[in-house]
Amino acid sequence: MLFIIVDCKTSSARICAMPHLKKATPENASVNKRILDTALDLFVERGFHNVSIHDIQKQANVSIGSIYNHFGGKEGVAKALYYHLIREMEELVKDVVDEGLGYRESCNRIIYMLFEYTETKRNIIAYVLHAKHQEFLPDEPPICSSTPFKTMRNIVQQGIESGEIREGDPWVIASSVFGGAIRLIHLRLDGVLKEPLPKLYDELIDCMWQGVTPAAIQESVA
Amino acid sequence: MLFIIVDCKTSSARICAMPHLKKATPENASVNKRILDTALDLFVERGFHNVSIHDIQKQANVSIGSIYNHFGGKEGVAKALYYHLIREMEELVKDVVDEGLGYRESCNRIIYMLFEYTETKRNIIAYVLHAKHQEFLPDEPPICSSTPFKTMRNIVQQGIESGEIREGDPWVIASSVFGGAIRLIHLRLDGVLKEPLPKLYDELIDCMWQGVTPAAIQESVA
DNA sequence: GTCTATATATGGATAGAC
DNA sequence: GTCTATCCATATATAGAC
Repeated sequence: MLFIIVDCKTSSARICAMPHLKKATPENASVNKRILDTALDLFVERGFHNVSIHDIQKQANVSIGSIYNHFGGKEGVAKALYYHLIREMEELVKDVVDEGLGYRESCNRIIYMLFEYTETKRNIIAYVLHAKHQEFLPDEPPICSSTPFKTMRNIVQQGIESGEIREGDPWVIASSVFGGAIRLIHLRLDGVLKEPLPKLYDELIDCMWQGVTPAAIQESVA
Repeated sequence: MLFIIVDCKTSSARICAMPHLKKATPENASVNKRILDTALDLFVERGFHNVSIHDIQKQANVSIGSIYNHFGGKEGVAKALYYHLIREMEELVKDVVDEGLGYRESCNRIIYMLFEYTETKRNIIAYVLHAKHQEFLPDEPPICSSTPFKTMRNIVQQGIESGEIREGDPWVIASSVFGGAIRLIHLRLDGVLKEPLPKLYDELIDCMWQGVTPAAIQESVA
């Protein structure tokens, strides 16, 4: 379920901040939210092209007319979702950055947050990281060129410049930092990996930093 | 273009073994091959659901009837492609294993091969690693549970047992080994990363092994 | 085995009442 | 702004000639 849609600010970046008591009641939620909510569920479950306007209409308990009024069609719904969720992620990443923890720790927090989300808000992560948007939103830029991902690469870049992270090609280093985590998320979303991701966090982080820590720091620790 | 379809054995695992002179001539190729060939191109370019039987029919210069005769429909084409390409990858991985290079070097070779393929046989990699098969082949197992991927994880597992690779949760280690490479492939396929992957190989491999080399070996090298 | 013509279903989109 | 009924394009699948 989405709490974020109406106002991104309300969903702070607190890790684990799941308002369990808020009992999502799709019936009395705003039409707008109900549409986006069920669209997310359906798109993730079946894929964009296997979901019809009629399906959304039925499951969201709204009329086709409303969907067209609000979003101009199925693609419009997908696009709205796309930008809402990117913005949601952007907020989360930004909040981590604003904590001013240092670049390495920022990367850790982002990875942990992604792992948590994969377990508790699976569909959001699935839609952002797993969907092939190019196939139904051909005019939108690919997700990995969106702000949150840019910000993540930026953190790595600054980490390199500050000496916290090993030098090298920015793409290689960024992929070395986040690639393992993203791979685990994909495996988890595909149902191949049975273990909850947070359990694997410590070990992954350990491997990862051993790979991209500058030699200087590596020695000083040893 | 596909050389593999008709007989997987013919396309050996030689890296860079591109028979440039063979001049792919879709006109006189077998109907079967022509269908699969153009289907791959179209599916990768537009996505499965944005390609109609008629599109394949036109571009492959065959009739709709032929497509149904050979594959039973669009889904049949996609499924045949899926298994052909998985088998192709499996052959490549198997050939690497058969060289008996040791587990670390085997991982390197596989990554290099994937990088090469991404540049020279882009659509094959895109279809195998980038497509969301669950959305059009809901009854097939996810690609990451297919043999080539299992074999890759198996190599890592044996590497761990032999002491060549650092101990830890198999999923974490495997993701640490291949995650960065797969991430780079995705970035490249999305067009975000402009550099050819083989150029980044050395650096990636370096980062990667620094992360997952056992402490014992690490010290002995230093 | 290959082709064309056609049937049938589905789903996106609109019109117009409330 | 919300709804229902309807239109129309598209795409899968089949039938039947060659």
